[in-house]
Amino acid sequence: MGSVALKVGELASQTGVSVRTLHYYDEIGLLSPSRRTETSYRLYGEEDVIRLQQIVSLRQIGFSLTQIRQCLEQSQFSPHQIVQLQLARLKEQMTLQQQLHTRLEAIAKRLQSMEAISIQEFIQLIEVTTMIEKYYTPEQQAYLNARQERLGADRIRQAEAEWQTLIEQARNAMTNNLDPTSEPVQVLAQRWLGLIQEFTGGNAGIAQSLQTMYQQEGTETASRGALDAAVADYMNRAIAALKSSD
Amino acid sequence: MGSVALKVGELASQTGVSVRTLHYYDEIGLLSPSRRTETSYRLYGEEDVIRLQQIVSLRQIGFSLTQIRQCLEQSQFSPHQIVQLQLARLKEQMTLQQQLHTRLEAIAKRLQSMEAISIQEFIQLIEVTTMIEKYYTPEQQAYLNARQERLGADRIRQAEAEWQTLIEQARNAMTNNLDPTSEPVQVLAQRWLGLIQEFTGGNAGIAQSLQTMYQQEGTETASRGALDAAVADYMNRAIAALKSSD
DNA sequence: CCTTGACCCTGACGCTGCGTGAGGCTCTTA
DNA sequence: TAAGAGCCTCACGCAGCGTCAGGGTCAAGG
Repeated sequence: MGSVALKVGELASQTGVSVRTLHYYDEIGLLSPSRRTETSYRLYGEEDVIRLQQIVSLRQIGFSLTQIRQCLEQSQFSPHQIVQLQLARLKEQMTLQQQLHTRLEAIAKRLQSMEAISIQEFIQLIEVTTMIEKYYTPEQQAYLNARQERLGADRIRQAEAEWQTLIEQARNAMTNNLDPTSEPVQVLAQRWLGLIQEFTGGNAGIAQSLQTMYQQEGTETASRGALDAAVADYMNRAIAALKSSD
Repeated sequence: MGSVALKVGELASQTGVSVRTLHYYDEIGLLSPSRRTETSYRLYGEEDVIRLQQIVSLRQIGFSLTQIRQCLEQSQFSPHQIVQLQLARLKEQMTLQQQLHTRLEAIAKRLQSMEAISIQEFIQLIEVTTMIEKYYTPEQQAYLNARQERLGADRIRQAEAEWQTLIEQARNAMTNNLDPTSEPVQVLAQRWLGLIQEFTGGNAGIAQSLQTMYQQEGTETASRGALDAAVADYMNRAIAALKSSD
């Protein structure tokens, strides 16, 4: 029985565990050296080494120190159950990370086609992305992505500019009390529909999701402040007139 | 300008952020309400609300509060870079989780075919699994899994028992100073080879990995205490003799 | 024998992002 | 005016160590 007796540093360098960690394990009573010198140096015997290896093993499969303690103090302990539980939690985390990943990827992709962006725009981009994630099905998202690539970044920027002028014109018409059914407003309504059409690509599902989003989030939020409820309402009336006369 | 002024609780329930979180953001100077009442109630104005939304957005893509602060204080800030960095770190984490997952799955799988296992055995199982992960290529692991299924749990248990008796017999032969080249020991050597053969399935790569493992980890560790260096050495000589006479 | 340098000891704070009281004002409503 | 709901400011807790700080201990060399 060459009962080995290692000092912390020795055990540490032998197992790759840090000295501080060994101190900590001692502190919380997870692994206390079976002996001490008179000068209170920690002395780890063979059994301690084995226990440490067990601890390391359990850590490697993601167990918390508390779980490990429970395991080693055996009490009521069902490996099968515990592993399943661990697996379940891991899967949860993984799906969360997956979500984060797709989100980040989406943002990264959109960033590429924008170069030199301000913080404001950046945050808007994030908001839009998460909003899209919330209201469009994955298939719809894929569809929109495809459309975006087909249209190209330039056309999209152009469309955004068009929206701005269009909204402004609509607001003017409204403040001037023009009748929504009057011809100039009807023309605006047509351009309005056209732009929406270009965005949805004629996909009814997407148009539906878009509407749901505007309803749920409120016009201002959904349009990121570009559009207010009054103008939206005004133009909706104009569009309704357009359709009925159609 | 209906300059809104929300109290913490109001802002909290409106945005879904907890009161404590708002307190904390104030404490670390990430989001301090622009006003206070004389009785030092926090009053959040519209700009504060906007800032909070920005913070929430950035949190949603996994930014730390420190990162968020840097973003919002804009300084030198390249969204593209930061997102890439974030993505990189996320991917790192995801691969780590992947590893953990495969490890856990492997363990779970082996657990299923064992029912009613002790903690000792459980930890051994983990050690074996991580060791396998370390020394065998993924293809070899797949191969071993397939073989295990083909052999069935019963045969494996049986083989393990055979190993135990075989090792014991070998140890006896050694302590009795039997010549490794003598017939009884040669018979043992043949059974020994046969068992190894059954494990490797005649796959040379696996035999090689197995050897590497025993060399790197040391006989005792690799065999989980079943075999000591002396017996292993003794049997290796016997096997060598077997092969040369072959 | 004394000094030096490598180890060891015991505190104790730091990190992340809040949750969760404790103890004590303030505001509103009946 | 009393009660209940909200607000305030501390301040600890968590998980798992990293990282000093201040001070003994041990073996080797001068």
